[in-house]
Amino acid sequence: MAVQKRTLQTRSRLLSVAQERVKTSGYEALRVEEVVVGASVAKGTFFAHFRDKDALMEILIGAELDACLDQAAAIPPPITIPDIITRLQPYHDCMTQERYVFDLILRYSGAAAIANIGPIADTFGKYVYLIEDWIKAGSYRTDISPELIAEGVQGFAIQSMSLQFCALHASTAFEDRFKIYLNAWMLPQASTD
Amino acid sequence: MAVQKRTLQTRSRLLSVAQERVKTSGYEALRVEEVVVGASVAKGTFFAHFRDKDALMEILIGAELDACLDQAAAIPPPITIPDIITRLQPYHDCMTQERYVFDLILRYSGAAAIANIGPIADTFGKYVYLIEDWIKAGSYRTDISPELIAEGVQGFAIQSMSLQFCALHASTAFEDRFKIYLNAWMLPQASTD
DNA sequence: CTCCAAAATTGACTACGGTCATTTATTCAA
DNA sequence: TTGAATAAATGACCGTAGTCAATTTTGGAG
Repeated sequence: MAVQKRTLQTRSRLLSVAQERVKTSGYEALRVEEVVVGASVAKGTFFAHFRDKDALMEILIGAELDACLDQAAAIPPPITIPDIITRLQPYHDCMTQERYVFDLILRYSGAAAIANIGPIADTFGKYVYLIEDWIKAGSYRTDISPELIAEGVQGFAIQSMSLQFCALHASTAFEDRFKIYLNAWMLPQASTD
Repeated sequence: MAVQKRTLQTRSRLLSVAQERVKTSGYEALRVEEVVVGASVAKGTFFAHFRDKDALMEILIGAELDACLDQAAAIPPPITIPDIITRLQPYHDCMTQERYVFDLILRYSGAAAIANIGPIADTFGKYVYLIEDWIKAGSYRTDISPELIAEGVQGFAIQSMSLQFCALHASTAFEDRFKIYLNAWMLPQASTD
C-alpha cells in the first residue's frame, strides 16, 4: 500500500506547528508535547513521523541553513576574503543563534547513518562545494587543492564559532578571528626574507 | 562553617564509583542511579555535589585527557609533523573513544561559565600551549605566530575527528587526513613556479 | 555539655523524551 | 459492497535526569 495523504498532512502539520513555535520561542524551548497538542495528534504519532526530537530539529535547522546557502550562492562569487566572510555571515549567524543549535549541528554534521545522510550533514557538504567554487573563481594559494582549502575554511569557521562561545576568548569577535585564520590559510604565504 | 570532611568523602566516593563503572561499561552507559546506589547516598546528594550529570562527566573525561597531555609533554618535543601526530594519538584516541564522549567534549570545550573554566576547556587550553611549544622547537612556517599555528592544529584535529565519525568520509583514516591538513597548514608553502 | 545555625543528606516528586500493544482508518481485491 | 490486509494513530506507560521542602548531621559558641 502506498503512503496515504493523511500521512503527509499530519507530517506537515507537525512541521508547521514546530516551525511556528521555534520562531516565537527558539529551538531550545521547543517541547514535543506542545507540538503534538498544537497539531492535535497523540504523542506516539510524533515518533511515527520522526525518529526522535533531534530528527525534527535537524529538518528545521537544515532548512534554515540551506536557505542561507542558497542566498549566498545566488549572486556572483565573492572575490576577497572579507567578501567571503561577509557572504557567509547569515549562515554562520544561523549556526550560532543558540548554543543549543550549534551543538546540535556539530552532533549531526557527520552523517546520521550510512547511506542516509541527514539534512545537516547535507548542508555541510554543500557549504564546502560552494566555497570550493569561490576559491576557483578567486586567486588563492595554489599549492593545495581548492577542495582542501574549502574543507579547511569549514574547520576554521567551526573553530571560530566555538571560541566565540568560550568565555576565555569571547573578547575577539567571530569575524575578526575567522579573518585571521583565512588569511593564514587561503593566501600564498608572505615571504619572510 | 567550613567544608566538612564528610563532604569530601562523599564526593570522592561518588567519583570513584563513577570512574569504576565507566571503566567497565563506558561513558554513555553510565546512570546517575547506579552511581548513587554504588556510593550509598540518595539521588539528591549527587546533585548537591555536581551541577548535573555532564559536570561529573566533564571531570572524568577532563582527567583522562589531562593524563594524555602530561604523557605527551613528558619527553622531548616531537620534531616532524608525523612525530607530532603520533605523540598526540593517545589524546585524540581518548576524544574519539565514544561518540558520546566526543560530543560532550565539543559541548564543553568552551568554558562553562565566565571565570569558572571547566576541566575540558582547561585541557583544551593546555593542548594549544603544548603544541605552541613544539612549534617553537621545530621549523615551521614563520609568517604567522606559533600560537596561531597551534590554534589551527586544534581546529584541524577536531575537523579530522568529526569527519572520521561521518559516514561520507569514514574511508580516510583520521591520521591520514590530519597529516594532510597539518602539512598544508604548518609548513612553508611549496613553491609552484 | 547543651543548643543552635549552617551544612549535608534525603527521597518523593516533576519534567520530558521515547515505547509499544491496541485501536482506528484506509485501501483494494474479489 | 464487503472484508481482509496494511498503514496510521492512540495514549497509558517507562526510563532517567533533575528539584526541593523536610530531616539529619556537624561543629563550635557559651
